[in-house]
Amino acid sequence: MKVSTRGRYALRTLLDLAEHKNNGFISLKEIAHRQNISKLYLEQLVSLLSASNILRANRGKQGGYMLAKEPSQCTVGQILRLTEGNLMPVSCLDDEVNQCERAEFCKTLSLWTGLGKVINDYLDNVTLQDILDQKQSGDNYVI
Amino acid sequence: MKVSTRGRYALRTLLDLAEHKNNGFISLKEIAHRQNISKLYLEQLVSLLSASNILRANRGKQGGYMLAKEPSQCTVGQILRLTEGNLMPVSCLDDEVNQCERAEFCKTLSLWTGLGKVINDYLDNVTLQDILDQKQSGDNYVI
DNA sequence: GCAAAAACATACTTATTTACTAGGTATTAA
DNA sequence: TTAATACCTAGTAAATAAGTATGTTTTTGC
Repeated sequence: MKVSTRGRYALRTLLDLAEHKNNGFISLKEIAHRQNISKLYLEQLVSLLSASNILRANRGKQGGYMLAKEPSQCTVGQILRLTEGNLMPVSCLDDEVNQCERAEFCKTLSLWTGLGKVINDYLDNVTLQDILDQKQSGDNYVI
Repeated sequence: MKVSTRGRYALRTLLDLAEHKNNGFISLKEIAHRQNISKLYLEQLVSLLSASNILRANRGKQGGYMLAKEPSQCTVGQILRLTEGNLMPVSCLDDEVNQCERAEFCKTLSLWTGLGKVINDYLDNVTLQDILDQKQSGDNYVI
């Protein structure tokens, strides 16, 4: 039940971009240095994020990345689902492929469904801006 | 962010004991057969649970296990913490040993703290009895 | 008292995942 | 045209997950 470095580093990377959103394109080299993360590893994580429209990239010299949306429009839930995959606590709830044959009579399934809901609800209600501000946000809270 | 078989199997085992709590000591052989789980593997999981006072064991012929408390007094949070370890989503929050040097200025730490609280709160408010009944329980719910 | 059945214990194993590293190609600005 | 960047694919070492294997100890029924 741990978030891997994929999710944690991706979040810190996007948070870094949010903090420097007025500085144009930011290179991974700069982020890697600032966040003390391997640049080569970061490249892979960023490619997971590029699947969605959360990032804008510019190749070539002076290139880099910037957020494609306002930090207040980027939720942690969205970021973690891209890097960690489905945030459901058991794979039975990921998709139909992973459904086990016990599903129809499994007494624990509703527990896991409820836990997944609680996790997704919390993470979908925290944005990058909330984290930068460390302020309240709807029903949920940071700090 | 998945619960491993340790936590899932342990929960199903204790649920099985709760369902048969009037049948005296239940052997792992019986549970393993009913739940379709390796008995040898179950033995290891049960030894994790025996650390706490959630189980009563009897060795020897006709031996087995029974719950040491009422199903309504066994929370899923307690069970999962014994088998999955700390339910905090990042190891920085497990204990002092795992604190990283970024802790004092890390902007994401409060997010993870909040997520950990939401997870623990949910799981500490569902008991084995709730799952057997598939009913509401305080603020949280099953189904 | 002895055999069977159970818990309890320790070591081993196999597959998967994690967290990278290595080495390259394509693109763009100065 | 060169340097700096994004982008791509494959490899790798360590850790973890999910079990097996092989015992020892304890208890009950005959």
